[in-house]
Amino acid sequence: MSTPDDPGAVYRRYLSAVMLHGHAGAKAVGLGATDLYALNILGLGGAMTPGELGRRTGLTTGPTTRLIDRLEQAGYVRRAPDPDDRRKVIVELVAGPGGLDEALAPARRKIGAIVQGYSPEQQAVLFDYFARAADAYVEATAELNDKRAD
Amino acid sequence: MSTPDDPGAVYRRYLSAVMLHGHAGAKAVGLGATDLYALNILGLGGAMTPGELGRRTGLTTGPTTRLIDRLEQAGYVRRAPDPDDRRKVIVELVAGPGGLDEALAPARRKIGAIVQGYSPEQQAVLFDYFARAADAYVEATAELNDKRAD
DNA sequence: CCTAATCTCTTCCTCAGAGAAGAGAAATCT
DNA sequence: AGATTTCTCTTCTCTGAGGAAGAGATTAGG
Repeated sequence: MSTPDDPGAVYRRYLSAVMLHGHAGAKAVGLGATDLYALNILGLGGAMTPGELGRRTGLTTGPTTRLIDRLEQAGYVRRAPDPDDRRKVIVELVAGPGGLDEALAPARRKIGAIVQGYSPEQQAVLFDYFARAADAYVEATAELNDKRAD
Repeated sequence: MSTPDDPGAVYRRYLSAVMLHGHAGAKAVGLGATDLYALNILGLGGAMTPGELGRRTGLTTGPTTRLIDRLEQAGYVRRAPDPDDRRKVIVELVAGPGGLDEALAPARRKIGAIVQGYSPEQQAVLFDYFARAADAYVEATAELNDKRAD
């Protein structure tokens, strides 16, 4: 096992495959791109108000309401009242048997099997990388959004 | 360094961050979801005819033509004649200074720095994983599309 | 208190993107 | 050579997502 001649190409291929799979999964269960985007935001940022979700998706309030309507009707999300401020609503992911999770399950199994093929030390490296890389992407995404906000 | 208590959570967070970043990058340069989808297909599958691209994106011929028009006008792609069959056109990625690559560059730099922080042996593990995982995702995506084709 | 600010949701309008059907060009088959 | 098939592209239509503006409800401030 050695580092490849063109590490960038390997990584780009990997990234394309990840995104392609996500899109294909969303498409397979009839989820739009923005819907998937919002689900990722909620998965990463936790429950939040529609206003916050709208800000992060870059949508105005009207489309945000309908986005939440769609997700709620499809069973991915639910609206809970904010106990402190009765104007507000809290949108939270619902764990249920969402179609998307099911669609992505085969890939998760494959990835799990690949990871299991490594030694414990090697697995530790992978998970360390996952954690660090996630932070880096979150940061880079925030910078992209900041630039857009100007 | 050790494997985390909930590896699945770490990995899900990582996946969400990756997809979120891709979406945000596309949005930042005014690229639609299908356009990004198509670029990933082309990046992964290499140059192909409009018909093949349409099949893989799940679009009919009309929208496919206009999809290619958009990508071509934006400078991500170009149409080349097929030397063997003059009815056909070959759509290929264009390396140029596309806006998307530029938008995603900061993240690539961050990831590069993270990878550089590992020992050569550890880096080899990571790239081995990237290569295997990419194959797994490609396979899983193909299965998703097959299921849709029924 | 009463006004102003905040938050969500509704309504109307616009437009990008997808489907359907068919035209035109070129290859393949008999 | 003529007919059929295979491609791509064009046109028309329509669904669906997003923006703008405002209503209704609730909280915060003078």
